[in-house]
Parts: sequence; structure tokens; C-alpha cells
Amino acid sequence: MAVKATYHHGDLRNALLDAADELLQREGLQGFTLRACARLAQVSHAAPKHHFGDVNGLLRAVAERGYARLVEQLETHIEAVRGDLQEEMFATARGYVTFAEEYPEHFRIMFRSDLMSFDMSCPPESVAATFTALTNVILRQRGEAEIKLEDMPGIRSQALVNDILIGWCNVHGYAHLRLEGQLASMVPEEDHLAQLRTASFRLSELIQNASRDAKN
Amino acid sequence: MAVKATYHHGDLRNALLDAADELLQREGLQGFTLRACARLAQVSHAAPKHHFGDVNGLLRAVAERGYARLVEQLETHIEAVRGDLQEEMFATARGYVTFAEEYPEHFRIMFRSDLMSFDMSCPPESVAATFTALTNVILRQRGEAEIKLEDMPGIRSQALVNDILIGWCNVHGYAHLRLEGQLASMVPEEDHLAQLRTASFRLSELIQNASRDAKN
DNA sequence: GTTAGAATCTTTTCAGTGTCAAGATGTATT
DNA sequence: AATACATCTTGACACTGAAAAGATTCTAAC
Repeated sequence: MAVKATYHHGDLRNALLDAADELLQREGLQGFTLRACARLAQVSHAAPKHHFGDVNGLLRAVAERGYARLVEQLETHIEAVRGDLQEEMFATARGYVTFAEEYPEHFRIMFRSDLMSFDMSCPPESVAATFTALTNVILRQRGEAEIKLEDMPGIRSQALVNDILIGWCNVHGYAHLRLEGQLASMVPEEDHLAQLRTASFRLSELIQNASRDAKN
Repeated sequence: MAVKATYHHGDLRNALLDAADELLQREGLQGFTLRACARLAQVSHAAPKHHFGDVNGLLRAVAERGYARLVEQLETHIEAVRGDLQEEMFATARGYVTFAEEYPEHFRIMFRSDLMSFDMSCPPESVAATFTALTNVILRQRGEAEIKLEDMPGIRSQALVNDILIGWCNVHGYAHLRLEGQLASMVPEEDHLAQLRTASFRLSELIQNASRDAKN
């Protein structure tokens, strides 16, 4: 199918999302337009409306798929070093930062509540999965039991929140600042991963120490 | 002046920047257009071209003024608690985060290299001043001599870079994630500053300890 | 199997945008 | 005073997102 001889496309929604992905990678947000997506998918310029409403609707869907890819990348990286807490921390950071590097426009869109904001009290599954994955990284650092996707909003101790914050903010800040070129003068491209590794280890130590102290 | 009876405006450049600021605050980036700025400044739609070239040029100038405001806000907050290292760290974080809260669109633009990217090897003064201020916060935490704006690119030890990174990334990550609504479910609005304070103190301690250990 | 009704896509239209080129008007230099 | 330059306006163009109305196909009830 998808030979486009029929009036009905058959899978236009996904075709448009693929087109959006490609356009974002090739031309960035500037070259990304509803009409361009439609052209790439070989449909009329008004076709996207039925599936996504307006341009923000399309971006929301793009972001949703972005989170799915992010969480997949995170889990792959983490799985490879499972057991070593410091390496787990670094793997998480690396997955996060690498995603921002490979899909810069997606990353930007995923964190722009002016373009598309999810209802955070009931976020899409891929978003919840991402938060769950990040939370579980911290939980393991603290030697506590992991959580499942279902109990995402879940009750969290203040100490856990503190650790999640310090971990996530750090990684996100690094990814974002680097993506926007603000770290270039401070962190040479060739050894930026080594730098990130150092920072990750440091954070891992900080969190482990804190939760260990708290137990005594 | 600026009564606009003359053909030449007299200070159109600043008038357009003011209009841009106002539009960004009122309508956000969506409602911000070259033509809208021109309308607000009561000039023709093509008038901005001569001063800023294209829309990115205008945004670059807007961002430049944004950094000036940011560094001013940072220094005000820091000055108020000068001497107490932990409070200095918190003051910095608070200034940064508060700026993102008060000028959300400016903050977004200031960190979007796709819209406008400064030449970081020779950044505008306000940008360099911001980096200098942030660096000096860390230098004081480490008990080292501060730097002046002039020697911004300056040589930095690896340990210093590590500390700057962990400090800046954390604060920036917090500011950005909060601005984009990602922390809402984890950090209630009413006590988010207390949370930030905790994190700041923690970082301050981490940095102070590390540099103290390094000396022995 | 037919047929209403819903879903999907196209065509047309409209206001709005950024950018460019050419012209108008004021300023500054000599 | 004349000429060059800076500043602003006017008009045009291709492009955009959105809405409305029409065309085509699918679906489900009968």
C-alpha cells in the first residue's frame, strides 16, 4: 500500500509524522511547515488538518514520538552497564545528551511548552515512560525499589525529589546548553563525553553518599 | 522627541527593541512578528530592515538586551548576600530562575542558537558579562581570585571547568525545565524556591568540599 | 447488496508574514 | 549649495496557517 493511487492514503497520519521528522532533520524548525509536510507526503496542503488540527497538534505528535525514541535510547544505554551505579548515571546522561545531539530539533520541540504542552497530570505514555526511566535511575542510586509506569505520579519522598532534581536538571542543563552552543568555549568537542562522565560520576557519588548517610 | 512628526524617527532602533520586548511579554513568540513590531513603533513594515536586516537580526538584539538584564539581576541578587557562600549560590540560582520566570520568551530566545547564534569566540558584552558573573560565583566558592570581563575566554583549570559545569548546568536545567512546565508535578509552585535553595546549598557544599580536598 | 452517514482528502479562498526593490525624504559632508 | 548617504515608505511577491465547501471513499445499518 501507500502507493498513492487511491484517494484515501491509508496511513497518512504516520506518513505525515515521518515527513515531519525528515523535514526537521533536514531543514530545522524554520523549514518545517504544515504545507511542506503535506508536500513530502504527497497530499494536499489541507490534508494534515483532519489528523492533527493545527500545526501545534502535529508538533505535539512529533514530540510524543520524540519521547518514545528518547526513552528507548536511555534504556539501551543503561541496560549495557546495568549494575554499576556510576556507569549507569553516565549512561543515562550520555543517552540524554546524545539524543539532543542527534535530534536537535526534536529535543527543542519536546521542551517547548509554548508550541505544544502536554497535560502533565495525564501525559502521553512515552512522556511518562521517560520520567519513569529517569526516576528509576535515581532510585537505584539510592538503593530503593523501582517504580512501574503505572504508578508514575506516585508518592515521592522529599529526599528522592531532591535527588531527581539534581540529577535531571544537571543532565538536561548540560544537554541544552551544549545543544545551543553555550559550552563550546569551555568544553572542547573531542573530550566532552569525558567531561560528562566526570560530572556523572560526581553526581552518582553525591546521591549515593547522601542516601547512605540518611540511613545511619 | 519620538513625537513622530518627522520622517526620520530619531531612535527607531531602540523603539523597535522596546516594541519587541513588549510584544514578547504580551503575546509570546507567536505574536511576535517584524510587522507587529513596526506597527507598535508606528513605522512602516519595512522600516526594521535597515536596522536589523532580518527577523533573526532583531531577535539577536533582543537576546543581547536580555543578557544585560539577566546579568544585572544576577548581580543584584548576589550582592545582597555577598560573603555567605551558600547563600551566594542560592542567590545566583534564584536570579537565574526568576529571570526565566519573568521573561520567559526572552529566556527561550536567548538560548536558541537556531534563531540567533552569537559568535561565541567574540560574544556581545552582555553575554560575556553573564558568563563572567557565573564564573566568579564558582571561583568564590572555590576560594580563588575572581576574573574580570576582559579576560573572559581565559585559561581555566579542569577542576574549575568541572565546577562551573555542575553549577551552571544545574541552575539552567532547573530554570528551563520549570519554565517548560516539566517540574510541575514534582515541585509544587509554593515551595519551589525552598527546593531550589536546598539544591543550591547542596551544590555549594559539594564544590567547596572538592576544592578544599584538592588543596590537601 | 444497497444506501445513508461518517471519515478522509482536495480545492478554493483569505488574511497575514518576511523579504526585496524602488522610490521618497531627511542629514551630513564637502 | 550640491552631492552622497542614511533612513523610512510604498508596492510587490511568494509563502504560510486556517477555514469553508466540495469530492471521494469507507463503514455500518438495514
